[in-house]
Amino acid sequence: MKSQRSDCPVSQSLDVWGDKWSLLIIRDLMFAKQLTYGDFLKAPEGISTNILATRLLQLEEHGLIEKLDHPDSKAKVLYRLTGKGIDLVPVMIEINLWAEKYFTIPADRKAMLKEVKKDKDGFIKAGMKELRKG
Amino acid sequence: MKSQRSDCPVSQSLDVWGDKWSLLIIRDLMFAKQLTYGDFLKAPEGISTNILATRLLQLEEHGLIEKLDHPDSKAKVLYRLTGKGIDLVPVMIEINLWAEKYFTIPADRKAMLKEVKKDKDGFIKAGMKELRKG
DNA sequence: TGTTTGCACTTGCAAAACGCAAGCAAACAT
DNA sequence: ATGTTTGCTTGCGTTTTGCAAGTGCAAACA
Repeated sequence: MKSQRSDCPVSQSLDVWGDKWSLLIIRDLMFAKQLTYGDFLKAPEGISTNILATRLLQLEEHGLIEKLDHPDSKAKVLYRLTGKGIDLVPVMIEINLWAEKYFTIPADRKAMLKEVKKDKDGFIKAGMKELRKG
Repeated sequence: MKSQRSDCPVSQSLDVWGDKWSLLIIRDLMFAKQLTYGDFLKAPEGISTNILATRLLQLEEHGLIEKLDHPDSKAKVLYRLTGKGIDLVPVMIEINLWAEKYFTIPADRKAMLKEVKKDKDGFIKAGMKELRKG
């Protein structure tokens, strides 16, 4: 997915994160703020190591995530969302709301979405602010 | 993308429409309400015929779109969004808003997003209502 | 200080998905 | 009756995916 298929905003977006794994990586970073390579591998979907490496690189190249030195060790690498990545929070929330309506989802997610529905704009704004703090 | 990877709402959503083409098909139906097989092929991204057939079938199986008899001819088939598909409008809008911030997008889309930003909830509600009318 | 462990990737290879081109059957138009 | 349109299907080469094993460097351990 390297070249642009059209100038449609949806198409261009999909060219960046429209695959099976990228949004899951972004999801993990939205919940955790900072993760190591190994942390991503622990996600329940079970991404394989080569795919993860490729996706992390592409997301970094597209400016959605960035690498960070780990404070404890040079052997570890931290990944976090950039502003461009954080700006996907509204998309992520809407996906969750859609999924809640049509799938069976975990209780903790349901609880989160209950909060979202009380004040969607407020929830999103607060979440994004928190992510920007680091 | 046949089996469920996890019970995460994002993951489950991606299992349904998380490929390179599905959201573009849904986009086309949101703009046009009803389209024939041949109409989809005219989209600027240039989906190939076998992929289109596969995606249409999967989207129908997942209940996002449905087939409809064409009033003019038995040789033609009409596709349109179901309620489940129409409910993706908020996701689609947020994707457009994100893309507008980071990509160069066509003027007509920009004009549409200007309307969106005046009253997002109102725009979405009206758009979904219009789609439900048929 | 030598060795083992942990972490972040690479590499090899088989399987699946993709994508172009051609083909095909059922309407439909003339 | 014949040619065209429409909605797919089929073949086949290329690309992407996914599992498993391997590599290199840093830290921890003995």
